[in-house]
Amino acid sequence: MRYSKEHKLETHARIVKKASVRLREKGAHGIGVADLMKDAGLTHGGFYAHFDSREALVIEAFAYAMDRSTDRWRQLAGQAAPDQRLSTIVDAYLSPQHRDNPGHGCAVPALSAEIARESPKTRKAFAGKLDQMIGMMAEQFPGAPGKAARKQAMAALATMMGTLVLARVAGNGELSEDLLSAGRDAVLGRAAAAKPAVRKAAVKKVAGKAVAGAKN
Amino acid sequence: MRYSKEHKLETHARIVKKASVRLREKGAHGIGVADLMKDAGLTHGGFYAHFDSREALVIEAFAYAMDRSTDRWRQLAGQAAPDQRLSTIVDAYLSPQHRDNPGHGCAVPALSAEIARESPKTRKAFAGKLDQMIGMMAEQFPGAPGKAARKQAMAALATMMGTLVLARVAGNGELSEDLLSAGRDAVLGRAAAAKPAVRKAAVKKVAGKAVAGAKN
DNA sequence: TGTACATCAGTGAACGCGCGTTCACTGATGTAC
DNA sequence: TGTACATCAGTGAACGCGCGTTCACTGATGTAC
Repeated sequence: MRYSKEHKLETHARIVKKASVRLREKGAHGIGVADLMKDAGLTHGGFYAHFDSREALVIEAFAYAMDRSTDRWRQLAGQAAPDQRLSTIVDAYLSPQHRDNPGHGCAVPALSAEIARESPKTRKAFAGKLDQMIGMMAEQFPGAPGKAARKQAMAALATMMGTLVLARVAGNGELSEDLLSAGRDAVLGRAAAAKPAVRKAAVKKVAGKAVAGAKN
Repeated sequence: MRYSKEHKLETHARIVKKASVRLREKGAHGIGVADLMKDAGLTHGGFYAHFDSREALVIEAFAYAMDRSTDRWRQLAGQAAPDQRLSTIVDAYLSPQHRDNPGHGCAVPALSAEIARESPKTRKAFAGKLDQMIGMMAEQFPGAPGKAARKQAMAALATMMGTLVLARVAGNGELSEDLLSAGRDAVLGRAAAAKPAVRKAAVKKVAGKAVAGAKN
């Protein structure tokens, strides 16, 4: 079967998209080439017509997931009032929905510890996307963009992704909920026990829209 | 060869100790049974006289690493003046030495993302140790110990481990240093540009003592 | 326009390899007599 | 005390399995004439 010119590009994109979900769910080494191809409705033999190696797909899938996440949060923030932008992102990020859907969530908590052990080539690709995500977060802080805003963004992202990883380890009990809540309070600069009732309502509304419904 | 009663326990402990280093370096799936046994000066055939399965060793090695880390930081804090305890821990944790020595460092940034995908049994073992580490961190915050201190400790730990993971991805360039610095400032509640010269000196002194010289 | 050929995305069997696990065996030393 | 036996931590070959990768092949469709 010979296909139109766009066909191969579409297939390639479909493999990357499906793989980005499964790799976030199972880890960078947690799923094989045959299963990834099956996810895209193909057999494993055709894999090397699209990618030089398994690692090349991991890099593409990771970059795809990072771009989609960065875009999504930038868009989410753009829809909110200026003084609500940061909290909108943080509440969606540190929601039970995001915790329980790693496959459609941020690639940073899912994959960065593994990426840190990969080849320099893979690490550099990741670091570039991470840099972009830091830039997006820096835009959400009030005041002039600059080194100070970038540093605030770095710390916020570290707290958010770290909290999500720990919350995933803890499962879905009280410890996990406390971790999410502590992370939200820390990033948004609130005292630990501030306005608990109001917070919960806001989290539910934003998180459902931002994470559970999204498909990366 | 038949050995004394303590001999098997000593061998078992040696395997766990060596494995805890290698697993933090290479990831929970990054090194095989044969290499782990070789590290302990043995051949792979004897492995199952000590452990029911590879997963059982991973759990033991993880628990060992967590206990050692918690002990070490509690001790490090105990040697500092009360108002310096938190910063002593944070500066050691977010140092280039700790970033560049995952094998002898904290197990949380090295392994928790992978543990989050393991069996409930493994996850619960990890969560229990994480809870202890949170308790240790909570002791370092001024004021009465309680839910508020625990939440502060959770956020601090999330920021610290998240920052370390991102700094490891970034390598050892400017982005990596900025991440570490941003993490320190965030956990210690400093403005982004506070007293840079004094900070750097303090970091070097504490970090060398705390991390580079330690052998877990 | 009709026909023969070329293309190439995708198929599925096969490869070599490393892994976790099993097992028959070894041999130094504790123990029973 | 001396000797024969029992023990069992550790050895190393072997197992089955799944993985990443390769390769000869297929067959629908674009293209040249």
